[in-house]
Amino acid sequence: MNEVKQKISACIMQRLARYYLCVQRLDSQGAVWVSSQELAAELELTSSTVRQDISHLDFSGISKRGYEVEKLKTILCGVLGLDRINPTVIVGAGNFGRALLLHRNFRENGFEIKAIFDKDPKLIGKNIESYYIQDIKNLTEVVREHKAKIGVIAVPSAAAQETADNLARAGITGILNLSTADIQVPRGCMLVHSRILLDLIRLAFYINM
Amino acid sequence: MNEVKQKISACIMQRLARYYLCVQRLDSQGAVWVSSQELAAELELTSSTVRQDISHLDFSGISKRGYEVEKLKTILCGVLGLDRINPTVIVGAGNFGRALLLHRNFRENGFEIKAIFDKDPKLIGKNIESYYIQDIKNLTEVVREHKAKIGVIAVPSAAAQETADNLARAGITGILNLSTADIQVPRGCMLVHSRILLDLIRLAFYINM
DNA sequence: TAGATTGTTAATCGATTAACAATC
DNA sequence: TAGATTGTTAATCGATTAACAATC
Repeated sequence: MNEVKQKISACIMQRLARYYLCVQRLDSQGAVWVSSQELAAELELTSSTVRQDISHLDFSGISKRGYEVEKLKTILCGVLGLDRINPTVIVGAGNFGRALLLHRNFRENGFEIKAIFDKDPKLIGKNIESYYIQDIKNLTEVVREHKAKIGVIAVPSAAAQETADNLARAGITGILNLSTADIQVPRGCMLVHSRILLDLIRLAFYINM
Repeated sequence: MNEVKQKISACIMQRLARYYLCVQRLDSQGAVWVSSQELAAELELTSSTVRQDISHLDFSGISKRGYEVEKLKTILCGVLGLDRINPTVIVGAGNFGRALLLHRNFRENGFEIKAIFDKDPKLIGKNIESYYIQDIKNLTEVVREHKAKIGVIAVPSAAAQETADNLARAGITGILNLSTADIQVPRGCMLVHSRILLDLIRLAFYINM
């Protein structure tokens, strides 16, 4: 267990992820230095919060200049677990499954999709760009072969729990659930729910004020 | 401006949305009463938090029995702005756009999708179930006709800002951005970013501990 | 009635912000 | 040097929890 990471609360971690995406963009735009004030403005925070958050990292800025963009990117990458390939599989080759599979952004951040599965015989074997849809029966085998750690549930709600069970049994340790079902996972497996509906509800709350 | 709603912090509101999805399920399962303890267990909170949150609503429970599921559902529905149709349009008929269009869950919660747009001549006019893909040029007209309030950006990042501008100009007041671009919207327009990549990063952080 | 559960107050906890010496 | 920005401490703020009288 990483000592630095243990001191990072869920709430700080989420901001670190956002700093990461921000410095990634700044870096690609050629920025060399970024101050706590600039980061704060980008993410609608105070510069105090930014400095506090960054102080948790094994990294220092420089007075008068701020933080070195490239170094900060590298440090955040490491802390967030993005300094490696995180082999991922997708279960369900419907629209959501395909969307994730083809979205470059995930791959670019190390979420390398190793396979996509479905149980529909009409879909199995079909190609999606360089992938072909595999039979869900091969899940365990493929997950082990590729040492996949992350699994995305993109099946209809009714099949979500069964899919989660299969993923956990195959050795997946992190599940992203894009279905609307509430599912249970065994200890040692981390579950994150997609929040698209919650996001829409957030919009509904504020626009109907 | 609704007085009850103004006292509700963003953090409480997000939990109210989760209570809503939970009591919606309980109701469909035939549950009549639910206690703060039960809700707390479902959402991994304390019963104190649940009672505090619900005390912000114009609604009371009953000692020894808890909260009436159906009434709580109705109240939450009203507070969250889900007691009406929230007419929605989708821009971009790629996989994400289609996935949202066909996902029953959104429609069931009042996010009635009025139209889906694209700028690709090869897609315009094509059918997706009972919809046909419309020319983005008709956006303003269609948004006004249906009094659409919510717009979903499901176009490639490069076109996201332009799409946001068009949506805002057409009178959309809430935007859900599924692209990875950082976009700006005028005052009076609420912007919510999809967090799928952030969710994946959250998984990466914890599974690589 | 006895017991369970609410609503609410007060205490605690943690997150955010302000402030400022250190430093480049 | 003068001025800007960090890192860090202490203060503030808000969210969560504990506790308990009221009540069904």
